[in-house]
Amino acid sequence: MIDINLIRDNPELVKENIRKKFQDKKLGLVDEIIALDGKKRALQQEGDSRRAQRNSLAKNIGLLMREGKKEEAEKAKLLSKENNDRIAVIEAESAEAENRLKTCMMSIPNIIADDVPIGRDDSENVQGKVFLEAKEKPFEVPYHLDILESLGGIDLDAARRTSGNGFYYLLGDVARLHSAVLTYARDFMIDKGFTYCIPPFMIRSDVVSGVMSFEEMEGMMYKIEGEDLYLIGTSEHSMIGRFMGEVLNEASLPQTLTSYSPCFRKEKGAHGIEERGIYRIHQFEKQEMIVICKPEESDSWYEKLWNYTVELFVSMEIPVRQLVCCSGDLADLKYKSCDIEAWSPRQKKYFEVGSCSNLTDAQARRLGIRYKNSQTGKNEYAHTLNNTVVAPPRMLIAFLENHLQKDGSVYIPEVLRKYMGGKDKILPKK
RNA sequence: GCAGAGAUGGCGGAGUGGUCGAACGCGCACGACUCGAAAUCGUGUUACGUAGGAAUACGUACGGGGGUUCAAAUCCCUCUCUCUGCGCCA
Repeated sequence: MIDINLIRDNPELVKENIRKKFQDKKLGLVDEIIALDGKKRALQQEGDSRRAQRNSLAKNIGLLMREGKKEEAEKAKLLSKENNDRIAVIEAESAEAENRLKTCMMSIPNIIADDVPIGRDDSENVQGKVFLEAKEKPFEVPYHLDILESLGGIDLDAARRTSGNGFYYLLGDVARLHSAVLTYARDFMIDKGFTYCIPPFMIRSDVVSGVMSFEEMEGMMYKIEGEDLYLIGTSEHSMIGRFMGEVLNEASLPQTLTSYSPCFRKEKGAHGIEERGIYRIHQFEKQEMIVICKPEESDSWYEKLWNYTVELFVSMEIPVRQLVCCSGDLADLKYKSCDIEAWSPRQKKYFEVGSCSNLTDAQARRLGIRYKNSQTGKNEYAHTLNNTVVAPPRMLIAFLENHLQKDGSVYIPEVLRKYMGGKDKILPKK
């Protein structure tokens, strides 16, 4: 949600931003917001003076009662009742205007960064930097499921029986590798100065509706029957929710946190669980990083964050690239975003393994995350950023494809060996 | 899960229907005293919204939501959380 003052002062800028995102159907909302805002303010002024009247009448009635002037008090009561009827009407109108205003404000996209490439959809995203050479293998690389099976590392048949499509049993060294990647990533982020956090894996509906739109909620979130609880789709939900409605001490910023959690997703959206294997599943585990900082610091944090992910993947000897999200592909809350994509030697292309976003104050305004600015003494909205450190099931695809050897074994890079009991490779099951 | 008690400003804590945005204390800011400091004294010190250039004025908010009343921190309903005891459980 953007600052309404921006719409009051500079509606053209907001409209231009909407055009850049190819959401021209929303242009009318800007004028509607200006009208609603004016209406709301007019209603508030009348309401306020009516309420002032109610207060003074009530005060007067109290006085009259004490002086024993019962008749006069009764007369004043009637007057007050009349006034209150009018207040009720104004309040109803005002609530209606405010609701509509909020709905409109929620669909106005955040102002995007100047350097976001302009484009309609994901086909116009722009490749940024490339890290490590994306090499082709001298032999044919099998589908990741076949590699997993050759290592004795997965049982999808049983998972389908116990839980349905979109779940897996990981086994043996592959399961260990999965945990090793998470643990290594955790330590990697701790070394960068981040605070490790294990958050709640279920959150209440008010938190859910704070962090996502109703449509997103329908398509992603699993609800616990008979409880006001949802399974988190990412730890960002509970990590950001932690600061809802808070006024943070300026000295406590930046908050730099890295969190572990399982993630649960319905994946009801465009693709569904169609990809074979562990690319898109209902349950996976993820190490995440979030930053809450002062506005002037969010740009530099954004650069640092996505580079951490790159550094992590490079240390595991997996080629990656940055893919810069274009204006049309950018979610409404985002100021700027990029994906980190890993190289797939089988498909001979890159695929998404993480996503880094700077939401500036849009998410913070929606959730009421503020800090006390010591210069101005005012409470101001903080900036929020989030980024994937690593989500092992999906990154395992890149890992297996890149580190598969001709003999069917899988090479384990140096940095992971201490988490793998010293092993330098995983051998296929004969 | 059951029973009881409770949730008030940055913190502690009073207030049980009207003059309460809220006593008192702590903290914080400014000023006086002082060569300087401590102590002391004085003044100020919630947030949000609307109007205004500003001083300011008005409104809203006493865990969240709803209700009763001319009037709610105070009465009623409900939800959440905390404490105590019992129960249950890794």
